[in-house]
Amino acid sequence: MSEPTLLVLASLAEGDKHGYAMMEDIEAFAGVRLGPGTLYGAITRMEERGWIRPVKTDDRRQPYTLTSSGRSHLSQQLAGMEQVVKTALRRLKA
Amino acid sequence: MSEPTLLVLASLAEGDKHGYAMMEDIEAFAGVRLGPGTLYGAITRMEERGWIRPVKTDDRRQPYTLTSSGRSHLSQQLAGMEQVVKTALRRLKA
DNA sequence: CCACGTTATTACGTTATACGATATACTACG
DNA sequence: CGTAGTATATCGTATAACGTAATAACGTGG
Repeated sequence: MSEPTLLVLASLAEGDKHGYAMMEDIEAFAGVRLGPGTLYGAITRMEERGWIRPVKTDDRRQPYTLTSSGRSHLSQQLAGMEQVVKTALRRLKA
Repeated sequence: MSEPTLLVLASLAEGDKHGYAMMEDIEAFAGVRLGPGTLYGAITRMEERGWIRPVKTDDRRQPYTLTSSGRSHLSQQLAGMEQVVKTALRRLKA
């Protein structure tokens, strides 16, 4: 998985959001502003993979929701990352 | 930054290593086996960016060492990732 | 009604990544 | 010795992800 993907999953873990709202949320919690191409490209791919799903709406804004597959994928990725981060931090300090 | 890059930096944080040794170390601590193309490609790019530097040797194996720039880059990346991981875990549990 | 922020789409160029094929030296073991 | 297997690295290429930017429509506050 890549960074934009992870960030989108993490954003949706808080609740359903449309693209633009993700952009802002991600900027707030990760300090990274994804460009539209990066963001919507990631959204499309993630939808194809079944990690997120569009929510029906009348609005022109299209919110997305995490699927259970997306949720479990996220938690797996996080576990791996945590492992790597911990190892690396330990090594850096030593 | 991307995953292979991060993994290589983390591996070298433990001490100088040549490519093949990184492969094994990374597999051990991260559970990921990088193919040779992926690994040596990443090494080349990181060298160009000044994050790692080849160490002189007579051996046919070429060890690399972290530069101070690579070290600080790694620690920055880790800080960011830790932040994201924490946020995401909190959100997943909620 | 104008300007600006919101929201989304699309296209395109660049680069990383993954994967595989290949090459060469070394080691161990018969 | 010879050969099989492991260690070590290089190269080539296809795919896909990423970043940037152009465009457009809508809503709202001034």
